[in-house]
Amino acid sequence: MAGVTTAAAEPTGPDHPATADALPLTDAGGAGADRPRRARGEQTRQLILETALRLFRERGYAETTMRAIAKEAGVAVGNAYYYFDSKEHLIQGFYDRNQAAHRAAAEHVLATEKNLAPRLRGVLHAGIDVNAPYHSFAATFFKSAAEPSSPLSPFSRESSPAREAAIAIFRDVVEGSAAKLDPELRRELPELLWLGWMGVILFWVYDKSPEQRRTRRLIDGAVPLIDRLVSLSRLRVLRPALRQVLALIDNLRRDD
Amino acid sequence: MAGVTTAAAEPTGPDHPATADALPLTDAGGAGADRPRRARGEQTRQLILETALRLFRERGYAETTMRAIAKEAGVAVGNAYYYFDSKEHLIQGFYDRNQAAHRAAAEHVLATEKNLAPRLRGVLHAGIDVNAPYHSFAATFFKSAAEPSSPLSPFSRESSPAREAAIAIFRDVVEGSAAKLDPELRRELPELLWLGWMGVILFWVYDKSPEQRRTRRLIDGAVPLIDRLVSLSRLRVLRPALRQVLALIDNLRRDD
DNA sequence: AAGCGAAGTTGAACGTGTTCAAGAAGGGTG
DNA sequence: CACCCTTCTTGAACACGTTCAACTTCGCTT
Repeated sequence: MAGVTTAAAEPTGPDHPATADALPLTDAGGAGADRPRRARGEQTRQLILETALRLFRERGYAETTMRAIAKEAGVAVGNAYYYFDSKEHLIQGFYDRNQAAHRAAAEHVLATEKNLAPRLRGVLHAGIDVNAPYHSFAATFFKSAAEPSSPLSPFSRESSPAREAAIAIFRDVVEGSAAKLDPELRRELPELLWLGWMGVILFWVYDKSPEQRRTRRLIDGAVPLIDRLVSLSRLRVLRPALRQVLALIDNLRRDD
Repeated sequence: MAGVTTAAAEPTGPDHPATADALPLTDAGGAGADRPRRARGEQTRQLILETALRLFRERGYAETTMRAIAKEAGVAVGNAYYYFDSKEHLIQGFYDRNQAAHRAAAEHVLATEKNLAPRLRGVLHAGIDVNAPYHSFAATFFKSAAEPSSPLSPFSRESSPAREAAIAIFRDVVEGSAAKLDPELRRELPELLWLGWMGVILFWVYDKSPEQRRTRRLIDGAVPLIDRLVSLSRLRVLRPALRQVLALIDNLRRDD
C-alpha cells in the first residue's frame, strides 16, 4: 500500500494508513473548529472509499459502477480517479481494513492460549469470521487479486506491507506457543502458515456450502494435522525429510 | 468443454471437439466441391478461435480487442459472440488444446519410466514445456480462471471434462509405477497430485525468473520430497498421520 | 492585497466488451 | 417455383472503466 509505483496518476497525497481503521481527521486534538492543515483531500478520499465499500457490499463489486460511486459520494467520477488509480485499487482499502480487523479478532486467543494448535485454530477461525460478511463479493473481486501483475495480488510488492502484517500474526502464533521445534523450522513456519492461510482463503472463496462450513471443517481438520506433523518433525526418521523441505524453500527464495 | 450451461447465447451448434486439433472440415472425404452438410458454421467458429489465439499470442490477451479479432477474421464482431459467449470463453479453446498437448508430451516418459519419481517429474516438466510459450499471456488471462463463478475455473462444472482428463494423467503416473503404497493413498494420490499440479501452475504464473527456472527448481525439489513422503507413509509411526490426512480429505468431499 | 503554485475537482470524450433487432443464406417442403 | 424455418451474419447502440485538459480552491509569499 505504499505509493503506487506503476506510473502517473497517484498524487503525492499522503499514503493511506496501513492499518489504522479511520484517521481522527475531523478534529485532530483541538477543541473547536481547528481545520486540518494538509489533509484537505484526505476527507474526500475517505468519503469515496467509504461509499465504494458500502456499495460493493450492497450491490456487489461488478454491479457497482464508478459513476454510481461518484454520484453517491457527491463528487465527479474523475475525482475518484484522483485518489485511486483504478476501481480495483479501491479494494486495497478493503484489504487493509480487514487485515486490521483480523488482527483485532485474533488478539484474544493469542493472549490466552499457550499451545500451538488452539492458537492457530483461533487465528484461522477469526480470519474467516472477519471475512464472512463479504464472502459473496469477495468471490467476485477475487479475480483481481489473482492477476500477478495486479497490485492487489497478495504476492505483489504493493501488498508487501499488508502481507508482512499478516505474516506477523502467524509469527505471533508460533513464537507465543510453548511447542518445542526445530529452530530453522520455527523461523520458516510463520511464512508457511501464512501460505497455508492463503490456501484456506482460496478454499473459502470457492466454498459454496452454507455459511462456508466446509472451510470451518478444513480448519478444524488441518490444524491438528499440522500440529501433529510439527511434533513428528522432531523424530529421527523425519529429520532428513524436514531438512529437505527447508532446503527446497531456501532454494526457491532465490530470484533467478 | 461440454456445452456451456449458463444460458442464452450458445447456439445449438455442435460442441467444439474436446481434443481434436483441427477438424478435417474443408473437404471431408469427397474429392471435389463436396460441401459439408451441417457444419456450415463450424468453419467460422474455428476461424474465429484460430484468429483469436493467434492474436492473443502475438499481442497478449488484454491488448487484443474483440473488434480486432473480428476484423482479422473477416467477420462482424457480433458473429464472434454468436459462437462464443464472451471473450473469456475463447480461452477454453486454448485449455483444451494444451490439455491434449500435455497428454502427448507426457506419453513418452509414462511409457518408459517405471518409478514414481521420474514419472511424476517427467509429467510435470512436460506440462511446463507445453505451456511455456504462453507464459506471458497466461499470466494475463489467469485471472479469468480464478473467479469461482467463471466456467474457466479449473474447479467449475464446465471444466469438469478437462479436469478429469488432467487427473487421468496423474492416475497414469501412479498406477504405472511400481511403488508399494497404502491402497487408500493410492486411490487418492492422483487427485492430490493434480491439486499439486495446480499449485505448480499457480507458482509458474507468478514466476518472473528467466525462462521460469524457479518453477523447474520447484518441480525438481518437490518431486523427490513427495517420493520420500510417500515412502515414509508406510512407516508405523506415520500411519496415524496418514489416516488423518485421508480422513480430512474424505470429510471435505462432502458438499454441505 | 495581489499573485503564485500546488492541490483538488470537473465532466465530456475515448475505447472497450457486449447486446440486439434486423436481415441474408440456404435447404427442405408444397 | 414460392414458401417457410432454421442457421448464420451484420453493425449500430449501450454501459462501462478510464483519461485529460481545463477549471477552482486555498494557503503561502512578496
